[in-house]
Amino acid sequence: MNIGDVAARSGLPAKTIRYYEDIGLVKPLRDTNGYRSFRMTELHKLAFLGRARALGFSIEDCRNLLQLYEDETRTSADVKCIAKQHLAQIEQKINDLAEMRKTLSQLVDAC
Amino acid sequence: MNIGDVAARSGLPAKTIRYYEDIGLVKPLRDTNGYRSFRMTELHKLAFLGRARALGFSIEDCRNLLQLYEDETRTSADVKCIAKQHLAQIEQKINDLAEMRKTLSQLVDAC
DNA sequence: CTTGACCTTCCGGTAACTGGAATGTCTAAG
DNA sequence: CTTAGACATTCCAGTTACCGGAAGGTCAAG
Repeated sequence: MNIGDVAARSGLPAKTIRYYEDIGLVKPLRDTNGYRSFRMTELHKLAFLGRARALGFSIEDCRNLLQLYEDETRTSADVKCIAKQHLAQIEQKINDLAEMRKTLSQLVDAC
Repeated sequence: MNIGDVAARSGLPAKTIRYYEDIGLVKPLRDTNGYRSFRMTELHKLAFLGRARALGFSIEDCRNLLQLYEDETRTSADVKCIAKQHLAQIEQKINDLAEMRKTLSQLVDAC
């Protein structure tokens, strides 16, 4: 897959994808012509990045989350611990969003 | 309330609060000594900004949301329409987060 | 074999902060 | 009264996470 395809499929601009390669979040192969060649795993990562960033996760959060999945030398306990922290963070965000939804619903009803 | 107090209470760094004043998101009064003087409404706005930004809402989203509340010359129908759009956006974020939670839970269980 | 839609790198700019210097103010202790 | 510290101010420079555009190479179709 070329960059245009992954851009269309992941929803991220090509510019952003190149930037994510620069900072080491994805490592696409290269064709003989120098074009980036993406596999499905990179597409998935990029789609994840797009969603996570839109939900306010920092680049470093994303890097950690991605590593949780790809790290083969993982100590199960470590992964579990880190994942749990992220889960708590996610719960917090969901609660905050539910709160915002409530407030906004009230505003809509008041109209 | 001085900037240090609102910083502590809202969770935002003083630097960020000054920046938000620069771009017109809050308009604190000034004491005779030149110090910013914040009222409760500004504290609420700032706390909201902190949460909304952490949830991935853009500055412009935030500006719109804040205006929904303070705009006295609002046409009820307009407010309702804009609020509904934001509600949809919130629902989407909640769904994405629920999806992430599910995936992460599975990872935790697999450990 | 050219045209148009891809791709590449590089360079400069922007948004949203962040850090630090230089300076002023307030409060409490000596 | 003054002095130490913990505040506050502005201003300027730097960082992160991109975005836009130029200059040029690649490829598939006509």
